[in-house]
Amino acid sequence: MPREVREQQIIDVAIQVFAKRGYHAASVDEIAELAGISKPMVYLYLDSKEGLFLACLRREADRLMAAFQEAARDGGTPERRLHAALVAFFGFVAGSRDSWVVLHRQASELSEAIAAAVAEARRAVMAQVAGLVRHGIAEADGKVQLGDEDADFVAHALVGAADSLTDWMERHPNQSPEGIALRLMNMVWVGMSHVLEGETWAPSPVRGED
Amino acid sequence: MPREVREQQIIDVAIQVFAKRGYHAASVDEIAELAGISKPMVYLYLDSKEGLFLACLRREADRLMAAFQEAARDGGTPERRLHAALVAFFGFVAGSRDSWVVLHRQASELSEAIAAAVAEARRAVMAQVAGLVRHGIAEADGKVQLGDEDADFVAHALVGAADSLTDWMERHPNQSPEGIALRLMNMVWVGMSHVLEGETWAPSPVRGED
DNA sequence: ACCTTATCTTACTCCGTAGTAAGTTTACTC
DNA sequence: GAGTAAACTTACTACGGAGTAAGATAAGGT
Repeated sequence: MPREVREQQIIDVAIQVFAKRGYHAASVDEIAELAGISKPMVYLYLDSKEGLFLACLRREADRLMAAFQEAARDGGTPERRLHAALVAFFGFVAGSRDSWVVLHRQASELSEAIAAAVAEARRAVMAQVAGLVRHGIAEADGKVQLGDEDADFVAHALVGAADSLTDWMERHPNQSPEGIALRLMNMVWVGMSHVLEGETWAPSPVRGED
Repeated sequence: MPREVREQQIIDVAIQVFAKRGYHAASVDEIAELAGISKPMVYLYLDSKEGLFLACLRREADRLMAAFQEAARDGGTPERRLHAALVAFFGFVAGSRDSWVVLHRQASELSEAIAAAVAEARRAVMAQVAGLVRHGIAEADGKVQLGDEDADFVAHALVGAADSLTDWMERHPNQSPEGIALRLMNMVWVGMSHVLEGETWAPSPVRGED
């Protein structure tokens, strides 16, 4: 069995085990056994438990980012591309649940290097989304220019919402990624255009309009 | 030193250490030492490492929920109460960063009981928010009734957005909780009222596709 | 046939740390 | 001032699991 193939097999199994147990509770012994292999092979190919986890992380983060960026690159307005990117994201989560769990929120538990890798991946997504938001706004409303801070705020809110909606998705398996992305766009995008036109909400009781 | 006081001291220290290192990497030895006490005391009062963590979790989850619910209980329209609840939430995170880290991203790593406690707390918040959303919509627009599924969707998006915005907050320490809550309300609420009036967003067709 | 390199295994070592046994001091009661 | 209960300590044990040493097998290459 050639090394390349074995490595991918090991990573496949490791993703399942890490997703099921979490990084610390997962044991290399179990991963090796499920991969039909002995432990020293894992160490020969992936160096250490941390190296193994990083390999999982990198492979799946690349896959997600590739799907995301390919969707965002496809033609149309920035908002259309943002929508396509959301569809790609929800599609990825629906199709690779274990990968998403691994990528999801393990940063605080892990070593410096791993936490840095996770944070970097999230930062990249954030920048991508912030860019789409800024350009989308600029195109939709030529006059208003969104500051970097505002675009970043919106990006954080959007990414966080998408993230949390993966839970909702789990309880509504019949909902398509497209439908979820569409709902989210409706929640956010329609409002933003109106806010940019000056229609703001304030806690002081403003009644009678709407 | 009476037991009640010691317990709270231990929990205080434990929150810091759990926040800094994560559940597994945190050692009871370190917590005991920082609390100026020996390890068996921790076991005498809190039973086990898991018991210690659960005590931290419960104390801080109660504090957060209390602040949240008190804000949401105060008078005004549902949307006003939702806004107040968001302010309370961001205020809590700003004021008790370590507590938030502990409550925040540790669910996947932990034992059954702990994961269940975290999930339950999140579920409670979600239900609370979903209720506010549903009633807020009903009040703002008497005709449209939001289904439970939709209210839940919005609640997930809102809670996830708020969650993620705590990161943004960390990089913008001069921003007040009130300001952040206001921005988020503007992002979501204004749009929702328009969407309910039928102004939906849809991906504009691109020729040759779809 | 012999050497080398890649794949793979059994059978360990070693360490961190959760959890405990047994004992000590302080303080309060009767 | 003996009895006792709470607050507290030192000094262990136990064990899971990361990582490794040493060697087996198989497949070319010369």
